[in-house]
Amino acid sequence: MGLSMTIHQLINERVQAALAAAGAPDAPAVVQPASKPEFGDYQANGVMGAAKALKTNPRALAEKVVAALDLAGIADKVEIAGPGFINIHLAPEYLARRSEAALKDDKLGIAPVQPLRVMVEYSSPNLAKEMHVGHLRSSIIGDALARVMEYVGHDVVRANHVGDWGTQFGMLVAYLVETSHAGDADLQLSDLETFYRNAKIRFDESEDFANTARDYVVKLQGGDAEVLKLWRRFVDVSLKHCEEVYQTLNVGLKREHVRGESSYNDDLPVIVQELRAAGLLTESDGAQVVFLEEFRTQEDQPMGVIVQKKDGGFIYTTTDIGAVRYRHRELKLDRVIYVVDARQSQHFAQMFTICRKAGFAPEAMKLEHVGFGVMMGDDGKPFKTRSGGTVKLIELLHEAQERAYALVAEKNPDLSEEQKREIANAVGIGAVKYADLSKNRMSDYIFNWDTMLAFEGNTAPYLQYAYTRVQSVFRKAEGYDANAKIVITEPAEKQLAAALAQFEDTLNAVVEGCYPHYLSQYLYHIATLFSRFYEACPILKSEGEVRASRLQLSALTARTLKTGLDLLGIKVLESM
RNA sequence: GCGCCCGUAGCUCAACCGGAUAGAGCACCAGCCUUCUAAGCUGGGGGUUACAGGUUCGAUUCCUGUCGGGCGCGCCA
Repeated sequence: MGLSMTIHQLINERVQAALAAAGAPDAPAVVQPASKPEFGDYQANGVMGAAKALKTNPRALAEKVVAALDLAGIADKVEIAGPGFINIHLAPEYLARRSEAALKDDKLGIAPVQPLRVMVEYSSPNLAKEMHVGHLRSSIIGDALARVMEYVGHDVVRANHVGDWGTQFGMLVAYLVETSHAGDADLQLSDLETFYRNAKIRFDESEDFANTARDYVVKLQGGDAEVLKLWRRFVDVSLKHCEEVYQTLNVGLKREHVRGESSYNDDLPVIVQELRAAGLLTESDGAQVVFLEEFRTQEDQPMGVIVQKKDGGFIYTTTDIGAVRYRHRELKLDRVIYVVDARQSQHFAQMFTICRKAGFAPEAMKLEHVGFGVMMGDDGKPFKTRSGGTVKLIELLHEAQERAYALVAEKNPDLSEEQKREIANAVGIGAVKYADLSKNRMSDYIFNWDTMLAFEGNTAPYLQYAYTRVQSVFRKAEGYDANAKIVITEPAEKQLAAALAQFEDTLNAVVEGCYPHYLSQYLYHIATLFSRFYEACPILKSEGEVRASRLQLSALTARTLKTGLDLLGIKVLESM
């Protein structure tokens, strides 16, 4: 009865067939979830467009489509409304069978996909300094996308394209040498931000130091073993710091996902040679430049993109091109997703264009810049400390945990210290992540502690609470029949079951558009429907097959919430 | 100057190749706890979707222009 496809795919296919039978084989069915409960569960809007194309009456065409529409066992009512909408009411029995099938499946009934090799490049901090709030969105959004793609069955490669190269590392290594002589290198390295600041001060105040720093840059690029060793020490310390942040943030980036800019060093001269061989290169003011017709300057001339400076040095565009080339040749990827600040859209558009033209990326390999807006403070300006400084990411996360702790302690003072800490950490970090993941990534968003940590509304605490309510039911149930039949009679039961059946469609939408907020909105919807069900339909107080059925619906709700939140990188709790 | 993104309720945000009376939460008002966790639920008020045109049976969505905000435009990343 069609349990292998998603509901959306299934209905779309059936309506498509009916349209063909009614004489409109090329018209799209345009099936979507009904905009209002009174319109049923799904609506097909394709008839109006089809009638237009056929120059026929839409209501009459709708009649023919409905007559040909085979939804036996799936829908129990199909109506025509308005100018030619087809409203589809799903049969409770069908939703019940679907829910049962989802419960029996390890992956909640989602069908296996044709696996693609997908890379998600995200976080990518500059290792010269500590991670700050500017790295938050990429880390959170990228991790959620990687998790969802992995869950639906793609072969996911995570990439942390860290900034571990460039002139500033000469300065940092020089300072590392200086502090080592002074004997306090370890102490200084414990605070990277201060380390960088002090190195910069030395660089600015001492000509000798600055010269040493420049000398180290040359030695680094030349592969000097001693300088490289120092550089590695610094990079290692910085990466350890990043890993602490990732662990606190529950982001799944590990050392093995790191492939820094430095790893493409040897390829850079080759890239330039190959660009030249492809006839794409021009010398301009001493620099090696690729001129692109697709981008225009102020004077309406082709825009130039520098790939090699006049001093012979390379820049980030060249490194990014090298990465694309490597990802095609060595990794054979089908899709590469760059989760990077939207401000870099032009850079990516140009870089992708060059890669296509040079043959580094075949058309079959999709390259996508998944951009996002700026995180702002309550004042609507970019998020900063009160004094206007950069907010360290680890400090922001600790503040989230502390604020959540205060709320938990106030709400539930009797919990043990350990419990309070565990709840506070999950709630605090979850709140920060969910606040981000619940909004369209393209827009700038306002970071507000009170809103994200609120107990009410579309927040992580609300979702986590909804989960604990379900779990609490099971603790009191003292066992239940995991094979019990599901019987749907009440409206609240049907709405919940219908929404639970849309999990796969939701994940597919996230994968296709790289929009995690689709999943957030969905989970909030599920939590809301469960709360209504919980109010309207007594679970433990009912008896027999009704009780067993409601426990089954609760079980599916719990698993869907837990799985969904896990895909967003948010932890659930058994009680709170 | 050219290009990209954005403008939806007092506030924070949705609206899935263009679909029905633009939806949620917060805040505000009125209800619901001797009953499965009230961090919950129910009901109510609140909109010229920045503005002006255009395409369409139908526009928050597509096109043009204006206004307002953010960002990017050769040797940083």
